[in-house]
Amino acid sequence: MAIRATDQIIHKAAWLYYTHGLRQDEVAKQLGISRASVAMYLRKARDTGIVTISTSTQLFSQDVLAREVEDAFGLDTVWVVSPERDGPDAAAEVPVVAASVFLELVERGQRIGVAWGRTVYSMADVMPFADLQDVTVVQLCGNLGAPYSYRPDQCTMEIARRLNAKGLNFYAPLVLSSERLARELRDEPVIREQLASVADCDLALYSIGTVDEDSHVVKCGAMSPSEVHALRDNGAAGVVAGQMIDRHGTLLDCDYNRRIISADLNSIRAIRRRMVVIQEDSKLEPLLAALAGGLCSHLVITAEMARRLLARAAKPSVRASA
Amino acid sequence: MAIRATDQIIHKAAWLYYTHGLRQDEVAKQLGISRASVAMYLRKARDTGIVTISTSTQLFSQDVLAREVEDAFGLDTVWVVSPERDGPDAAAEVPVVAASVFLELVERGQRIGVAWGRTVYSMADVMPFADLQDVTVVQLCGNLGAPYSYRPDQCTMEIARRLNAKGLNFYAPLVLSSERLARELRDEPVIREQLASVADCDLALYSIGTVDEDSHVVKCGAMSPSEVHALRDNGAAGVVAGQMIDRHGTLLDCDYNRRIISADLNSIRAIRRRMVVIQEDSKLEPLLAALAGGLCSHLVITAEMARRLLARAAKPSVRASA
DNA sequence: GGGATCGATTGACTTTTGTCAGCCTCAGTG
DNA sequence: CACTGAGGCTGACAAAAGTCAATCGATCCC
Repeated sequence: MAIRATDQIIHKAAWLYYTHGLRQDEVAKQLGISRASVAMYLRKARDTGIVTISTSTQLFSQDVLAREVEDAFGLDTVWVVSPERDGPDAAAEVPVVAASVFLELVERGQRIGVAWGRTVYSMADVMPFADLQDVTVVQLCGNLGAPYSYRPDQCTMEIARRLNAKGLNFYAPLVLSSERLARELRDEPVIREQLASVADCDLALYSIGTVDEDSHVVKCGAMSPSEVHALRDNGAAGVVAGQMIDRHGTLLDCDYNRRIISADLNSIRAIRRRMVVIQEDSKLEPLLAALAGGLCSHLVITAEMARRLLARAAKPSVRASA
Repeated sequence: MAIRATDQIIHKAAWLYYTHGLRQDEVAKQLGISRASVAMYLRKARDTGIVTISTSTQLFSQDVLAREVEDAFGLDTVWVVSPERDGPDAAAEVPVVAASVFLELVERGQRIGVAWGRTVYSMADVMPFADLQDVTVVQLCGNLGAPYSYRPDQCTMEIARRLNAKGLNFYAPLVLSSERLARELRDEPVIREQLASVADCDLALYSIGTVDEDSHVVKCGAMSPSEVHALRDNGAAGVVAGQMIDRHGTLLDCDYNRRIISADLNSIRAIRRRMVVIQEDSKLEPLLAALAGGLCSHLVITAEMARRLLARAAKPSVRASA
């Protein structure tokens, strides 16, 4: 097809502007038309694909995935860890990336809430040392004997130590044997104050647990495998700071949750930056639950998890601009 | 490190600005930085190929002259650069057009052969940045000290760098002092392999040299003015990848050609897309020779050269359709 | 520990670009 | 031949982007 005269001038304007980098007034002068027309032609050139502007997809594939996840779930920032050729697998790299991301998010004078779990423990292990005076690291939930390298309180302290921050531990068990005891303990001033202060945190850090026999809560002895199965049948989709959430990310109404000493989910939601770190690609459902419940604003995941999330994105819409 | 924080923010700024169409101040607000920084990041994104802006070269291929040349010489596609009033002259514009055309022809996973010469050097200088992973740029012929801005190997590397592709250099001289030495060098496994791999290229890029005292081969010191004259008297009509061809586009049987380390003309003919770029209108005879020898399938020339070619078209027949 | 240095970042200012009401041209019509 | 209406073009203004000197902060080296 022969080029149409009107297309011809659009092409010329686009060429001079984008390829040669002339200004619109220079283009206008050269084509003998007004600058306003040039602006119009350039818009048309972009709209019709004569000029294409694209963000790189190969070199920054993990960044592209990250942006897409942000858009799909309305998150603040997402970091995607891609497997490196000849390197450790992506899952193993997640805590390393998460630790440096975490450091970048922390600022002077802030209060940071951390839960505990295998992923957070791994992060503590690789957390770089930094000098963040006036920072307070508080534990988000009660303690338990843990089958890992640190006890929960040690984990908090280790992170605080590496940041040269103040560590504030939670001197209560995560789970108690009766609802009554849990309620009474939550009413103790020292505990109540700590729980109330959670909403004042500037940043929270946690992972999301699964609801099966391999779950962290089971391994720590907070719950038996059969209890977990029962809860799962009752709609438990994930574990956040020791508490069971359903697939909408709301607190499950169950006996177990009533026996827990941990930060209230609404307090957690009130924290501006809620950083969730997920290593295992099998945690798709728990993560979706947490996302649905608004429990996450910053997310560190593997590329594989990013793809799975996108495949399940409720509405792949573009985030509305302000 | 897997993720560089500075690249991350540049990519995110580019994503929000170019993909989402936010204004710079909106991007700045969302990233918590100043608008000036956003402007800087966006510049960096454009400069490094995180964002690519490409303009269609239709303007140059949808031209009556281009069609006529295609038909007259049975070429795949021809791009014709017309002189613009107040603009750079057509010859100066040729490398710019050629660089854009070249980018449009390259696809993921391909192997590209490039020769060197003043025109190819000019193209490297104006080659836009792009993100073409899995592309390999190989040098088609040996090296020489060059009187231009790049050395031959630097030229290949510069093109590879801008395309974010892998550059594969040719570590041998273009011309040797004896036929024996050239033959032995060609038999070296490392050289032999590279020469053999030329036929596997998906795209080749070169210009055609003249056979006179101003020739590229003379300026690079590959040959003395008197040698050139002698070769011309013996039927040399042009230079392709350092080699002398006669007016039928076949390799000239001469001592010089036997002392050369360069891609075999038959290997070059085996490449599906052979892109020839000609700036100087004086290169009519060399170009006709290359066309006669089937050494060209895609051609970028000036309007003046197009007219000269048409005046000399052997058979002004209609190109056979598929 | 303090001072020097270098690069990144920003606020303030300038230049460039986007927009749109109104104007101008031209083809079609009575 | 004057009238009409549509479409494209422009001038002038508003909005956005580019630029740069000053500043901030991190790092390195005595």
